[in-house]
Amino acid sequence: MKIKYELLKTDKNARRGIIYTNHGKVETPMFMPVGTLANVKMLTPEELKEVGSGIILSNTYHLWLRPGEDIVKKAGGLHKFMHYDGPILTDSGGFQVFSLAKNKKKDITEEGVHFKSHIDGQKLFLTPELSMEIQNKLDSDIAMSFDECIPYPATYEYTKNSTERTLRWAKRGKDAFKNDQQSLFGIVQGGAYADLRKYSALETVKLGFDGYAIGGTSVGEDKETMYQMVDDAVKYLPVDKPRYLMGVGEPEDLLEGISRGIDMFDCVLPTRLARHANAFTENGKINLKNAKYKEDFTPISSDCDCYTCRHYTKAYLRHLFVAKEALGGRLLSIHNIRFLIKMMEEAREAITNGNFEEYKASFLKKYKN
RNA sequence: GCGUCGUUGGUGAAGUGGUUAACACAGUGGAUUGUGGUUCCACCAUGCGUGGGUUCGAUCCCCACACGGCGCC
Repeated sequence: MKIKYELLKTDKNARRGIIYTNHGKVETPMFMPVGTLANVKMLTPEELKEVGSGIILSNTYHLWLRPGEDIVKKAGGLHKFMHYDGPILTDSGGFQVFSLAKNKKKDITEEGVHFKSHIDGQKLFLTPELSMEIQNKLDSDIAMSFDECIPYPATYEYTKNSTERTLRWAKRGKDAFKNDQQSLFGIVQGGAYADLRKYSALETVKLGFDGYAIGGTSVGEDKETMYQMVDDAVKYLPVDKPRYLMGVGEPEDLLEGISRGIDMFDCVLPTRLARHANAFTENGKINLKNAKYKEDFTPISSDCDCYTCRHYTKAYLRHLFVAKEALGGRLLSIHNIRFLIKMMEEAREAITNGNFEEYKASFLKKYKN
């Protein structure tokens, strides 16, 4: 079946809802950990479950290159292959064209994108139709339209042309998409131009998708610009479909997104920061490698209920990072993901109680002190 | 005792008669937003064994001493 979105409660623009999928229901607003290569780096599905994770994100481009979508299909689909029975969303590969080929040759044509494999340099050609076919074989719950993530800054003309092409790609992808067990989201582009964001949102909605994402943010612009991009797009999205802000973000960005009516987020930050010893805490980010934690035998956060905070001290984690032991990254990934997911739980609660803005203000006051 | 070579930061070490003494590791901070998994950036010797001398100027040249390696008695 296709996913279904049920709106439970609104508090100003903030929304609380439920998404029903073939692999269980998840509550929104929600945060999706990123598991690019059919794994959330360093964590097992059991650990993800314990941390309260709902949907996880995986990646078309990376799985296309290895192990190849046919192998995943033979394994019985992504869920079986990676032993994860919760919902999975696959990104289309559009972002990788932007991020992997940033300083390299890439050729974006009407038909699709020519670029080179980051693994062996072989020539690749990705089209909206191919992205749909791959995602189909991966058998994720939610597939994403193939889009171009526009760099920042970009000229009006470039942004307009790219945004229009992404719309044509969205139409082609949708036409090629013939799987009633999988849902498909459209992606709003439009760069930092309000009229193009509006245009992209309205036209994408006209095509008709199971959900709508806002893309092309957190690509180097400042935060105010990013929040403005969201404002310029989200008001044109239908209330009865989930809204997904792609690639975001930091705790404050998630709260700002929820304020503006976003339901779903994904970001590599909790796991990437964890691998570099950075921990989220209610008082801001800390770097566990700092010498001041050498003899700090308290947990990262006494308020945190995660496995790591229940059993380990900052001094021990610091030791693991200084000694370059992988367990440090694992334990901190658990904490960082839990931190964001717990924040989402609190946000949902606050929306239900009608005091989300107060929750956000008090969170930010502590976090950014 | 004599001869000889050497003595540069926490470590391994480059180097030059003249403004800030390479580089690497370690250390200390910072970065990281639809993940090219151990990355990137910054800081880190007021001093080149000690004491004299030559010189406008010495870590670099000269002398003595100390310490260490090697060789000889």
